Amino acid sequence: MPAVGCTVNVGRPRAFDIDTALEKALEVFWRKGYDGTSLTDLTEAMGINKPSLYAAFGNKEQLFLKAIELYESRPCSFFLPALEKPTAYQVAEHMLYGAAMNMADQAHPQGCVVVQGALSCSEAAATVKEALLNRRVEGEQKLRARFEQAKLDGDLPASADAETLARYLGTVLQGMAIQANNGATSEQLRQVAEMTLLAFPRAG
Amino acid sequence: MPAVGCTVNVGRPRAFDIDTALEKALEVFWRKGYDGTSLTDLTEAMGINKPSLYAAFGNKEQLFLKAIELYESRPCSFFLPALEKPTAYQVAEHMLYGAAMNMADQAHPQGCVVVQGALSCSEAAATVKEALLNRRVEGEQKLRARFEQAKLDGDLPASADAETLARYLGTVLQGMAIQANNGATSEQLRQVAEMTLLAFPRAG
DNA sequence: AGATTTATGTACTTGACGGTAAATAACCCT
DNA sequence: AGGGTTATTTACCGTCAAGTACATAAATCT
Repeated sequence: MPAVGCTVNVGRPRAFDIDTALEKALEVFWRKGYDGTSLTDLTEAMGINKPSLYAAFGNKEQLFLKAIELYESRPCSFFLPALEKPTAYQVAEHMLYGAAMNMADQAHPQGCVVVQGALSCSEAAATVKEALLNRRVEGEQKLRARFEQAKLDGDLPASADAETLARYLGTVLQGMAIQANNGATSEQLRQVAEMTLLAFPRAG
Repeated sequence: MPAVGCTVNVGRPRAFDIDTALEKALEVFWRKGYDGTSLTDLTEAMGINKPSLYAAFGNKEQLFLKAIELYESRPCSFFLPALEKPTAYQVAEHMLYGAAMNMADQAHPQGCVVVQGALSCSEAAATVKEALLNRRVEGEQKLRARFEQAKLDGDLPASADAETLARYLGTVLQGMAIQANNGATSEQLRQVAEMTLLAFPRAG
């Protein structure tokens, strides 16, 4: 008898790589949105049949949520690393330039799945819509908290409004997702990032 | 025999107001997106049956395109009026404050249907997706042309990059649409507008 | 009044949707 | 070798999607 909670290698082994399949699912959701993606789209992209999908991921909704988790934990994700930069200005800088680079990257669908995965959608997508909305709002709250800290650190003037700064940055980042969908290049987004930083207060 | 091209009042009169019905359809598409909207959603909101919808508007796709036309020609639309302001700065100002007011207005769905109507979507929505994309890009081109004119008028410095200014403004406006979906208030968006204008060059 | 025209309501078609039952295949353990 | 367990395949379910046929109702034209 194996130890409790220990995963044993019993039964027929899975014939596909679960992370690769999730990556494929993410790409489809990213490109087509939750409502626009059918299970056939998914199974074709993932190279598996429906029962395998349901056994491995639950259902369409849970698969989407897992794909979003993967999205946010990917190595090319720029949000959390940027938050750790030493000053508020550098945080903004790295986040904007990271977004400019990432969102127009031709190696994957353009934009940001957290923005465009379920923006306007059917009632069937209400859960995932709210999950994405929460992630966007939480991202901005993290930015705000970082800027509050920057005020304590003295690298933002005491008069700065951390909440508005965070919302301004969030607005530009989310706008960049639309721009990338419009066909804007990384270079063009970099220029937008530069302009955005003009409004950003430096150490005071 | 009536004159060619003359619309005669023959046959059973339409029992619903076609403009009111289109307004209702717009609201549904705005809230749910093209993929997320079913014909049942539409007919219920419009208060008509499917054959009436098809007779009056063609099909779902054509109805959507007509709804978008209505959206852009509405009295509360802020884009074109802002373009006519006397200086580049005032153009930007009116557009940003107009967007802040309009996009979070609780009298209709939040955001902008041109941004969120068919951002990531199925292949069935490819036509409307492209129509919206074209409108977004054309809007930015109009802004750019306006800023080129402003350089000639001397109310933008000759060194200003009209294209980047237009893209920056477009990015913030589109980001505001997401923000409004996130639950941001008009007042919060107004603060974002204010910050955005800090990066905007004035007469030089 | 009767013919013509257009709109309406009901009922329908075809196909795709998300999701699943059941038989089979491939592995581990004893 | 054989039992236990899990994955895969095929075929299917009920529901709802977009779109339409058809009979009927309400107006105008002659």
